[in-house]
Amino acid sequence: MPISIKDVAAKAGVSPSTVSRVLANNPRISPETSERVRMVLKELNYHPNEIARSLVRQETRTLGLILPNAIDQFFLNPFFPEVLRGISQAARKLGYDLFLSTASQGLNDVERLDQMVQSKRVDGVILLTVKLDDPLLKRVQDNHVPAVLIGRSPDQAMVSSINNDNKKAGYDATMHLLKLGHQHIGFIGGSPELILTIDRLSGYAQALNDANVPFDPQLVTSEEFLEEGGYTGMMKLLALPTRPSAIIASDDVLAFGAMRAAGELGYHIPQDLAIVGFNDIPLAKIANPPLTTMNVHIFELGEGAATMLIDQIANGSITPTKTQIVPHNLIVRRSCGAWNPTNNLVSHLS
Amino acid sequence: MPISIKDVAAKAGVSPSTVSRVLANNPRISPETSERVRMVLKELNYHPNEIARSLVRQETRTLGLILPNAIDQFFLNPFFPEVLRGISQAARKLGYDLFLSTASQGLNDVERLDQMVQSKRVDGVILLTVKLDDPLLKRVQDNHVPAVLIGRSPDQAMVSSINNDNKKAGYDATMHLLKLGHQHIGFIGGSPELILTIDRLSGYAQALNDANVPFDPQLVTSEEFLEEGGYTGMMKLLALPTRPSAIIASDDVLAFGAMRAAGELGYHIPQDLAIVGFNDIPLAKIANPPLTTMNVHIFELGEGAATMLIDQIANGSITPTKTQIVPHNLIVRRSCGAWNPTNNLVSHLS
DNA sequence: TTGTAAGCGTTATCAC
DNA sequence: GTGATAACGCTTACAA
Repeated sequence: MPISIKDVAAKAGVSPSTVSRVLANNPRISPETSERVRMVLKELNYHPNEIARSLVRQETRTLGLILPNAIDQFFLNPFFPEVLRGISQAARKLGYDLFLSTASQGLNDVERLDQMVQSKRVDGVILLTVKLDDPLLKRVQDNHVPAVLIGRSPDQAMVSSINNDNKKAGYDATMHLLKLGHQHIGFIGGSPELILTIDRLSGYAQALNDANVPFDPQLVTSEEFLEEGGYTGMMKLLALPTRPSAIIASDDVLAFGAMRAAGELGYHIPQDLAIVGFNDIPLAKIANPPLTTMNVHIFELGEGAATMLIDQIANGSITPTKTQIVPHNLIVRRSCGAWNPTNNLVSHLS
Repeated sequence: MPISIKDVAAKAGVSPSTVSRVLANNPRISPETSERVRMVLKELNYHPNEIARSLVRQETRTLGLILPNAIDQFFLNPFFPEVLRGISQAARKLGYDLFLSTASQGLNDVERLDQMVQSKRVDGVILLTVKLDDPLLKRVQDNHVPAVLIGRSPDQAMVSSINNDNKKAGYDATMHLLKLGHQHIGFIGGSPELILTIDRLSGYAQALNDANVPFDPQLVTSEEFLEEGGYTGMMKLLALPTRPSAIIASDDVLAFGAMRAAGELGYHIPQDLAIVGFNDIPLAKIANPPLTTMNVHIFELGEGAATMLIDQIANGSITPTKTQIVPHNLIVRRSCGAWNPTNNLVSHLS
């Protein structure tokens, strides 16, 4: 049986409340008692029961992560550890722990949110994906749950969010290929329900439009958010009567699947086919050829999300929703055919 | 203010205890009341306060992860998401959630353990690394904390653990290179304090011994557990008067750093230098050349750890400590020079 | 400056 | 079958 505050109190010859006050650094406590209590604290190696503390304080100093229900897919994408690294760094700095709800996977998103929040095990939640018209957002708004979305909310007033300007990012990536002279550019995206996909695709379409290149729906494919999805998408695109000469993959993992498909069919990258991905995962740099990709600063997304959330928790959710945009920048490597040796970007293994 | 069990009770015209019993599917409750209460439960969208529940039940149905204090390094290694995927799958199946303590990073390992356990926020912990003579293990034993170590405990009686036979794995990897005719085999390891490093290195030494190849301390280097560490280690080894013709890297990430170093200096793999890694991270398959590596089944390590831990929690920690070994197997790809096309292992991008 | 007591939302032990 | 009541370990008015 672990030692409680009463044990400490007894041993120090004071009341539990006094111990509690010492723990809280309450100023109106005599230096002597404080000292004496602290001795006992150390001696007994006392650590407060945070559960009891949470119950009375009505706060847990814990952030909940609402992972997509395709949790396995999510873990497999290098996006995950990187965003978690950002979240955890900010959480650590601000004195918060992290809670991952895995138990309630049978439930739908809204039920999982309700459970996590009403079970009072977390003070707020970070949402990691949204679909179009996601009921999650409305629920968050209705229940005044402190929450930050990593991604874009269709209605910004509903929930605070941190995101890239994905439309612009899609635009920039596409424009890069257009400027290299490509006229047939394929787009391999994740689920068409994901706002991420929608935004990047719309940037792609906008760029084509601005360059007076016709938008061809056949050149757009939506696949599972896995390496295998990229592979399948690429196979479809290469089977078209008029093959694309360049590909935008809305995620590096998709890009690698696409590269694998191209490689198997004997295409050379970038000579036969230019490829641009998104995320700048570690693999992008050391792949062969190194992948040109849009760096979306995943770490900062996580860090910012946690910071915003904790801020929201501290200030009560009365504060208006905020929207923060993390900048993106294209990392030009070899896969798009525009690589310039003076960049001194990784050149080994080639 | 969220609805409590009292609100439900009031609305259903029963006492809180009755509601509690309905929630617990207590048999001695009349079908009518049960039905009526359930209606209200749905209507009010009630979810029990798990904090209050935990306080009285003295259990949280949550597993704690004790991450290495080099938390950033750990997140950056693909080992992490994979082991977490395994842990989370088992946890989900058995109805447990996950808790990551990030807040207490200022503390040392033992203090972090004490805090996590005594704060009662978790029912048990998964330990993710151990050093030689790690005080963590003794603490776990002394305090009878339900715990499972992913790795090897110097004293198996101290704590349950799940691990690979890393000595054998090191032996097998080295023997593979010896059989290919290599006589100068370098070893790039992580911290020499880590039991993981020690075991794999000892297998390496044993294999050399069995093959009557002298052990040369100069061929062994210990580096930071990062890509950069592999790079540095390789640079050191290649600078030796008698260069190794083959390298064992005790982690794929180190192997990739090593490959980068070799590439920058103009060495070709596997012609000039054979390389074998450990872990079979996703990158290993699609790197150029694809990396020969020891698959240690990380997912199973995580899954097994969570399963063992939950079992231990359920049966009280009176049960004797258990040791489980997850098998390993060498995945032969191109980087070691023994690749055989009939393996039909990934051949693209090459 | 310190102690007493109420209460956080549940579950569990009694009665009835 | 169901309802009071007492914990669980802590914090925090309110007293003293």
